[in-house]
Amino acid sequence: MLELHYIRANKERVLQGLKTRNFTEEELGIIEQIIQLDDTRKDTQTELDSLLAERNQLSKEIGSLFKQGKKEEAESQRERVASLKARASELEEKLRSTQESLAEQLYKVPNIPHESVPAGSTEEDNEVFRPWPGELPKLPEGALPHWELAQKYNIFDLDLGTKITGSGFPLYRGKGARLQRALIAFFLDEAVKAGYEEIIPPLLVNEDTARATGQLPDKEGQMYYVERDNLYLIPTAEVPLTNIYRDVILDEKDFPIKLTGYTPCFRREAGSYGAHVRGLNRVHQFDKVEIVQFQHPDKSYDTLHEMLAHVEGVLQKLELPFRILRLCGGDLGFTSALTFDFEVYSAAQHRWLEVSSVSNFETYQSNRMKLRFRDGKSTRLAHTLNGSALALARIVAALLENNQTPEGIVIPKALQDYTGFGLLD
RNA sequence: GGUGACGUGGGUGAGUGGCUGAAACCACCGGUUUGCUAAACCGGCAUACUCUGAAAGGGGUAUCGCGGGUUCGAAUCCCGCCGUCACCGCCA
Repeated sequence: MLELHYIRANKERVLQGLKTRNFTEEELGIIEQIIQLDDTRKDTQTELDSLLAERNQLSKEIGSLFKQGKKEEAESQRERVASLKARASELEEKLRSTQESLAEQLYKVPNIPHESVPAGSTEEDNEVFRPWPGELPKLPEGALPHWELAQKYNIFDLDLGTKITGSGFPLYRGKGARLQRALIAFFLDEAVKAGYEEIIPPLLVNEDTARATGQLPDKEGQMYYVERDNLYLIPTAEVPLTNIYRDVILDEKDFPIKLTGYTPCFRREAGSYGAHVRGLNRVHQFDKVEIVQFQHPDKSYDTLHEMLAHVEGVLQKLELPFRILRLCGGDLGFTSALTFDFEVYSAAQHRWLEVSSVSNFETYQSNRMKLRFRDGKSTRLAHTLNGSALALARIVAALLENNQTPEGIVIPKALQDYTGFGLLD
């Protein structure tokens, strides 16, 4: 969430940012509300603190009066304390409820978009930050979409997944399974080569963790939830990886911290059905290698571009046509300040498929997480960033479609060491 | 799942009702000394909120796993929860 002192000191900038996110005049009122609640909070706290200070002082006096045997004086002081206490508990209650509504309001305010974020309301308005420089691949007549290639080569099976679990849970088999494993290993190796530490995190997380990265309270419906144990299945490795540093105070010299992790990702995707979600285009479970960085605020945008370059490099090695979008205010994630999406071209579907999303959250997550670093005598919030490098299911879809030949599916050179075969047939 | 013990600052660990935001030691930082390193000595060393101040700083409140209770006063007593460890049971 946004820092209160930031909102107070940069009200105009905050309002401007929310406008980029298409907040209406009425919705913008939340900022004034928050400031007023914070005023109340401060006043209440100040009053309560001085009351408690008085009580502590009296208590000390009572102690020494008892020691001196001045019982009567002590008794009268005790009565004074009793009246203080009544007022104090009123104030405590007021403070508690004020803080509660303050937090509730703050949770409703998304991150302030970076100044480069274009205006716009839908994905149509996203800016093509880097178009694909070459020609888009053209497949001969009769080229198959990936779900038909899957049947032809028996590499994954959605019906079996449906039988075992439900729709949207693909089952990979044979060379298809091997291709998954190859891609995961390839992506992890690339990240490790780029200096990221490999992590295997838990796949279920608790409430505190889900709240810290911003999945709760607003994206509750996106996650699978294990009620009995009050745990959530992760929608992305970002959640456990980022939370490693929850409630941590770093040294400036610790930056940058670079983590990578492969995990399956679970998403309910409630309400999205139709032609565009066929095959592997949108599934409830998919594999992904994530990269995460923690960085000094002054350097986080350099880091964002470094991460972009990493993802670019990986896609180039896979020899897939891709473009980079800068998300507009309306499409930008709730917690992000700036996001670039990578899309690969799926030649049989004639569509761009999103395969990576690289974002700078600035202090939005770290404020929820209390992730700080020492800056001289005081502490400051660190910046958090993450990106997919990469999400498997759609990469597989594009790979299958774009590389189909009459003989089989050609595996890009960079992957062949991992698959152990050059042609999937 | 059962039973028992325990949960104090970066670490070890003292502290069973007021003088304890918390001894001591280690680590760390600054300084003195030093041919270099080491040692020795001196000093510093939690976080959040808040008031005050131009600032440096100063004052206050809260925090000894978390939440509640008793009390004029709680790290210390009571209750609940969570976690750790040990043993038993079960088990990849």
